[in-house]
Amino acid sequence: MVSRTRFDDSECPVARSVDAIGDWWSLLIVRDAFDGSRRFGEFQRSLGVAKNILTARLRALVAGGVLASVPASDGSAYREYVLTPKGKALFPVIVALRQWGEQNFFAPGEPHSQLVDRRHGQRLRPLEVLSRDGRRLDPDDTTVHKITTTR
Amino acid sequence: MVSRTRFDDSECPVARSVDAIGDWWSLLIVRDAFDGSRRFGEFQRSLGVAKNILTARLRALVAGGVLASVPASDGSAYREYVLTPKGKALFPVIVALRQWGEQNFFAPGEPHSQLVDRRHGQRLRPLEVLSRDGRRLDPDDTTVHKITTTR
DNA sequence: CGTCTTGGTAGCATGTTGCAACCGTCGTGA
DNA sequence: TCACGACGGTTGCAACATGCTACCAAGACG
Repeated sequence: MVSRTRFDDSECPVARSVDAIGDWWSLLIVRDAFDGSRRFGEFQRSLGVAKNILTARLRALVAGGVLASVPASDGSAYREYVLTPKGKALFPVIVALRQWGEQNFFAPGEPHSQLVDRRHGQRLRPLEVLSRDGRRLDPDDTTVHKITTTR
Repeated sequence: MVSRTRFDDSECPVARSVDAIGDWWSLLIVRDAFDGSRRFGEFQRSLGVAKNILTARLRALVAGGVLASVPASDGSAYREYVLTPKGKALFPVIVALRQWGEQNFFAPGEPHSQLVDRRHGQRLRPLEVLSRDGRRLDPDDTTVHKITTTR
């Protein structure tokens, strides 16, 4: 079950995101979904996670609106788990984590899976945090306004 | 302790990142560090986390090279936890999670903390995943090459 | 039908988290 | 210099989550 009040500073969007995803397994499930996995068995084989845990995570992700459970596309009576628009919106999160991992946890030349542009087979640009007027921002260039009512 | 082999598909950078951060508390610690928190007590008050958990997480983050434990800047004998370059490189991850949370978990007009450009006080641009030649990419525009040795 | 695959559930051992109490050191004012 | 509170933890324990294994029902498939 997703504990909806695990973090009480929930006016922070980061905390809500974190709470919504639930745990790290869930994020890897989402990664596999971006990768094309749809069936229970695919996720299970890919992740090596226990089936009861996978059941719980999939259910939580569906309940949270990240995945949807739909009839299988191959005509069988089984179900498939596909990303909702909300789930697809996690794409930058996954890409950011992937790029951070590539830069920090692999020796030069060490093999690793790679996310590429389908059209040209080239790697992606590193994500950039930009200001409204297009300047590249470092962490020090930003600050947090604690509460606001304007969107 | 950080279990270095929690996910066995560790040729995937996402899995390594996830494993390195350890758990969600750690990510919120990093968020607070970006926000200016440095001292044990600051993190503890901000997060409301139990002190033994915070101790373990801080230690893991230091061991993982995300934070560094340095002498306090105010001249006291206490220590402070500051982001290393590797930790600062998590900035896009935090920003991505923040933007996802803002878009999906707040009603229009509902107050929430906001990350702004320090220079003009304006909100940031949404992160964009770009191809090498600058096209905006959706998840469907990308694919994963399972293994590669070229960097 | 008979058998294999799929997608689970149930029970139990173990690991992790959270809470509360305790403790040594540091800082500070009198 | 000494008392007292704040800081930064550690320890023990109860509760909960995780992971493993066994089991199982329905669907696919010959």
